[in-house]
Amino acid sequence: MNTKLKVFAVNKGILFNFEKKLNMSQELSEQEEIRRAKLAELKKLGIEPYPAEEFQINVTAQDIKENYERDKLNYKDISLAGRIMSVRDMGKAAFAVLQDSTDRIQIYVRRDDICPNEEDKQLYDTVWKKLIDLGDIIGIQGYVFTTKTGETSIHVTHFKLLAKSLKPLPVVKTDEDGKSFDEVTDPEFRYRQRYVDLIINPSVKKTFEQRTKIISSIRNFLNDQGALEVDTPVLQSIPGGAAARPFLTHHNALDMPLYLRIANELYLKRLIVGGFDWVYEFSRNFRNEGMDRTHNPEFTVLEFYAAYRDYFWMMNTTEKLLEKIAVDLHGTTELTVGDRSISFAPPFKRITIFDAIKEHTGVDVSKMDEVELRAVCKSLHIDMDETMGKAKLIDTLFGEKCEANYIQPTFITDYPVEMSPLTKKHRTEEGLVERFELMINGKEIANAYSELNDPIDQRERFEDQVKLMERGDDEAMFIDYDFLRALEYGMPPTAGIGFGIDRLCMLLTNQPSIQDVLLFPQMRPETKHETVN
RNA sequence: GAUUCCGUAGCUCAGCUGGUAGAGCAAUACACUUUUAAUGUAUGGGCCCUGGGUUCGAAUCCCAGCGGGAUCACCA
Repeated sequence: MNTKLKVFAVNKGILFNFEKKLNMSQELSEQEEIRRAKLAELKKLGIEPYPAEEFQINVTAQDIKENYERDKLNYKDISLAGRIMSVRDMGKAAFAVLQDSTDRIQIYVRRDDICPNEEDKQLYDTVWKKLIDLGDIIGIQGYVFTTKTGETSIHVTHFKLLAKSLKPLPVVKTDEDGKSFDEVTDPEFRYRQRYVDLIINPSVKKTFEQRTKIISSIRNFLNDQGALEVDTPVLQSIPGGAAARPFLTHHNALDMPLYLRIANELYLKRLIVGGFDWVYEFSRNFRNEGMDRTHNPEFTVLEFYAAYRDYFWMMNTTEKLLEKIAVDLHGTTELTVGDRSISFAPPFKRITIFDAIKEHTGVDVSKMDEVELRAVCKSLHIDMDETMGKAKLIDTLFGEKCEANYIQPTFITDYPVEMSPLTKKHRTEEGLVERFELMINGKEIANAYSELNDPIDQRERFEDQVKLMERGDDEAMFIDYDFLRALEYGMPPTAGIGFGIDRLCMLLTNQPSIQDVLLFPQMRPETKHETVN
């Protein structure tokens, strides 16, 4: 403990356990030491810094800001609570900014109002001026008024400490024009301490409110049309429904390996077999792969499956769903993403993957064999290796030369069969499947099929996957025999789709990184430096 | 996993070709009863990410590690 602090403590008559302090001084900053000293002082004055009893509020900051001007009589006896974000102290009166869950509002604290007794001004002079800090959570009572500079504010008549803050909050100042100063932009700080990010950066909070709004908009759409929300296993003994590296865990009582799901597709289809006509699930999926601005090890996919439908119906339904989300969220189908405008008004463009390739490379690859395809890819400077088959070459060609061009919502349809082991063969085109991907802003947002319901065909497709696995493809699918058994009982013709919810949120909230639409994105653990005593 | 940039006070950042650390905000003290990036005066606050190396001397140069960002690869 440093001498200056000791002087401060003595001067203020603040007593504390000296030895305890000494131990903690190894890790605590000066400001943290001072706040702990203030905490002790509050207790000494008989003020509980973390009271248990309820604090009743009857208004929010947003309510006051929106309605006070036209309904002044209603704001004469108000009570609200929040966090102190800034203080402008002026001797015997002070202005402060209080932030509740809805907004920020200025409060006005005058000594002679909160301390009506002429003999005792301690509540203001000591508690408010000395012991309350930025970041503290307080409850106030008072009345709303307008300052002479025209700002709607609360004239405080009573205040109560509800929670003392022991860590200094980064201070972000904002001027009249809304320009902010010393804004905390360090991504590591923001993601590791999201709670602080949410307190000091109001736009971050708004993004996550929008995320929830997107999800409830989808849920309302599906529920209104009679779809049934279901829960299926996250722990699976066979990680099916997609091609990806899974996380492996172990169940002790059963003494068996279990995987965190990479997809829920095969379970939802089992439910279609079981007689539900339309089921959906917001599925948290886990994939043990690389991380970047569009990938997090756990992510959310909305999948839904509708019986007696096909992929054309699914395209129409997808158009209606996206239109509704855009309108629910922004009140319009015309959105600005980055510096581009994107229209979510149906109908969306539909184009086959072969036509897309023709459109952007001038080459018709639809009738080509693998040798011809390789020649085309080589001439277009596409990176290849020997293991890539025809389907993989087409997929790469599309990814390299076409994908980024589809800014407006576009359905890319009719993919090669080899890359789609769960998809029904095309009704007319040999070698293709009834599948589409929805591209928006140059990125894949959804992937859908007419689902394969022929159990014999499905078994053969799985067996092809096993051959790929034996050749060393570590992303080939496992065979799920129980799923095959379910198909053998008969699954109605079904259309299914998966939406990348995180990416959809990035798009609709205009965020460049998946970490900005996940409250707690995956991070490496923090290492704490060992202190040598 | 590869390449590259970054890591200094609670926060945002300076710190040049090596000479033992600075600013603004925040904090502390005093003044101020309608301020608003409040103001004025004074004061304190640093394992300069960690560990090695070079050097008389390292925040600075070199190596390794840890953490983060960006790009690439894998993938949604």
